[in-house]
Amino acid sequence: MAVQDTSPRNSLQAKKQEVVRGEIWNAAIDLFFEHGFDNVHVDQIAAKAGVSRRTFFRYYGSKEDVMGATVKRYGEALAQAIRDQKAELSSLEAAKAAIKQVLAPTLHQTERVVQVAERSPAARMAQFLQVPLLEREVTWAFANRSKRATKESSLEHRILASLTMTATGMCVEIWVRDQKRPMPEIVDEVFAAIVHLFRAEDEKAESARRAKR
Amino acid sequence: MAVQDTSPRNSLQAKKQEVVRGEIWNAAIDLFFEHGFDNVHVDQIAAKAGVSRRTFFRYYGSKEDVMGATVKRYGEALAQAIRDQKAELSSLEAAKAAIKQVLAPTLHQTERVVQVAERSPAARMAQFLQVPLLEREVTWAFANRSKRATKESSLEHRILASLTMTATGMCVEIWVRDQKRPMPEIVDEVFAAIVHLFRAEDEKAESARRAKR
DNA sequence: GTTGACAATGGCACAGTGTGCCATTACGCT
DNA sequence: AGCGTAATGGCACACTGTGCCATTGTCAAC
Repeated sequence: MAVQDTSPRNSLQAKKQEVVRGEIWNAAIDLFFEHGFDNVHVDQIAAKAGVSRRTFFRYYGSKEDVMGATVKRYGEALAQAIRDQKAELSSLEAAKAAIKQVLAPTLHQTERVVQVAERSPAARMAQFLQVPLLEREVTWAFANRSKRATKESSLEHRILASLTMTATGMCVEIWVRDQKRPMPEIVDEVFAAIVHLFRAEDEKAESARRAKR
Repeated sequence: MAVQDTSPRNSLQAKKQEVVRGEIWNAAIDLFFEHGFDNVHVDQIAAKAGVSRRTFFRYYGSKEDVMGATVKRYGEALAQAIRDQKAELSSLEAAKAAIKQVLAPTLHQTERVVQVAERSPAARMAQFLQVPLLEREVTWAFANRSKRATKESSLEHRILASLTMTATGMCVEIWVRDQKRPMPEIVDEVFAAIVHLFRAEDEKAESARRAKR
């Protein structure tokens, strides 16, 4: 008979684990959304998810971790999207395109999470805590792309990753502020600001170089 | 008689508070340095500082806060330094100059703190937690400068602030990695990468514009 | 110098967190 | 059916962060 799974005995159990993880996540977000992030305790989440307090801690290190999970997933999707962009695009253009592809669906699927973060500084911090991890992944994605295109230094990949994360944050913020606007428009606005900044600084450097000559 | 202080009765008490705050800070950093951030408990810090546990929490919200205080001070100094740069400099040049002025002294004065952060992820996170606050201050500093010079959007100020923070982080990292190199050299290298990235992206955008025409 | 506010401190007490440990259960496999 | 491993639940415990109140210290006016 054909053995279709990756690991012989683990895949089933792994799937079940993911189910439990999802169950806990749903319970947590529901409670956060209803009572506010700060007013929810781990015990309540565990109870709602139908597991013991102890088991909760086997899946998430804390309720902060549950918030972070969303950001983590976004980061992974974003890194993949960056890798998938056409090689002709510059790194920044790739970042812009990737954000356009990934951010809107993510925000739509996790609208409750966004609202939770909006209302609680602690929740925002929990999300923010994921950024360094996420930045590493994105840095790596840029490095992969760059292997087969323009040659950029490792420093530049990190700067690009940081810019990408900042841009994401700004897009989310604008999206939350004026709800109606379509995401692609917001992304364009943010990246227009980046490019404008680039141009201005570059011209300044150019004229300085001319003056020195 | 001349009254030299700001507030009539508060200034003395305020100074005493700062003394206690400093005492606690020193005790904490000493312990972190000796036993590692993760192995130090609030009780030990309080004992070493000669105050009660309860009083510790009146000055710092947690031991993480103690780590964050260093970053907070750096951020304030940096924001001020940015404001103080000559108006002729572009925002990015101002950032570069400000980092050159502020970072080296700060790192030198807080070398033990840097080593603590180096050895403990939790300690690094505690520092990282301050970044959003700090970024706001730097954003504001750029906005102040820009009032009397080039006109940049609020979005651009935030991007600049983010770049400045990232640059700082990268400089510290490089400084820790190869100890010998002088800080100005490191700063130059990091900002060279930024400018190089700007040029590359700008040229790309330029050629795209030409192609469309 | 005494007294009277008022801020700072210390010492509980308590709810909540995160983890090690072990008994129990559930499940996959032969 | 039965064996073995992994997941779970239920303590127990050390630590955190905060409200509360009694005590101490400090400054100012009398």
